[in-house]
Amino acid sequence: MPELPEVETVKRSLQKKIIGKKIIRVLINYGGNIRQPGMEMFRLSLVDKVFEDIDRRGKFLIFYLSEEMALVVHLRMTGQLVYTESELPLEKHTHLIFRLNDGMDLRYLDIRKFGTFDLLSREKLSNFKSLNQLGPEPLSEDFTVEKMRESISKSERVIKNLLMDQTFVAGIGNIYADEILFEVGLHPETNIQSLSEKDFYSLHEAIVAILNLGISHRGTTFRNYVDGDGRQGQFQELLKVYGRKGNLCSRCEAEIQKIKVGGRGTYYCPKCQPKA
DNA sequence: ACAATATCCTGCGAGC
DNA sequence: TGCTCGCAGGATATTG
Repeated sequence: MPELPEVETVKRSLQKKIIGKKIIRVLINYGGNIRQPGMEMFRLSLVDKVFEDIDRRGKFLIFYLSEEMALVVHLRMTGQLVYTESELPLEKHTHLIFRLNDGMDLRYLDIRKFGTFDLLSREKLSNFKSLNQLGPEPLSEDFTVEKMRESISKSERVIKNLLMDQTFVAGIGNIYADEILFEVGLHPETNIQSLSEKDFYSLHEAIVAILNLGISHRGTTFRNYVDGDGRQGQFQELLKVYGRKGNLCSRCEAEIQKIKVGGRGTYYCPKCQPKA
């Protein structure tokens, strides 16, 4: 489940491979992931376009193409974008193939078909809703403690739901939310209004630190995630709570618990993250 | 206006 | 052994 560190890793791995490469053909095995334009227009519009740059906003990838086009991709749960030799046989769940002019493909695989592709002109990016409604980039200077505190000053929600809310801050998903809360020592159901000034600072610090740590380990491969080279991440080896129900906490040796928060499986240490 | 819930999808593991 | 069932969770539409 690609979150900010995984999407950033995909971006970096693909940047080294596809910048300057031209799409010579687009093959569509399954078009359900294409949101706009229509399938045929999508295919025709992409032929002969050159990848000029790749950007990331939250969990979205933005491919800047020649002729002022932009391709916005979200991998959702199980999406993969992999740079592969054109000769190699297609793996199961390969839905889209962007054949490049260097004998390679950029292939899109997605077991659960939740991923999305939006092809639009660059000028329309600024009022593209999916990107527009995103909160600040957590690793940019826009994301300050003061702004963070201001944006949630009136919130009645619990902290985990807020961390996962992309309009609060962009890029945190279920795995990193749990890891951030363990780092801060806050119970996932802590009410925002009960946070102290110190809590706000340590929360802000943990968001930045954990996401950076995830990137430096090239993301978390819990199930399906791989980067643009098909490589798995390493951060799963450093997970302190996520997916560790029944294991002993590395900090205090209490047993990691699993509950549901906002409909999502949520892991925490009852001793390090006591309920207020 | 805001917040919680249902929805899409396939693979996998638990339980019988 | 082979079946059913529940769960996994991104964003978004719908409901409360």
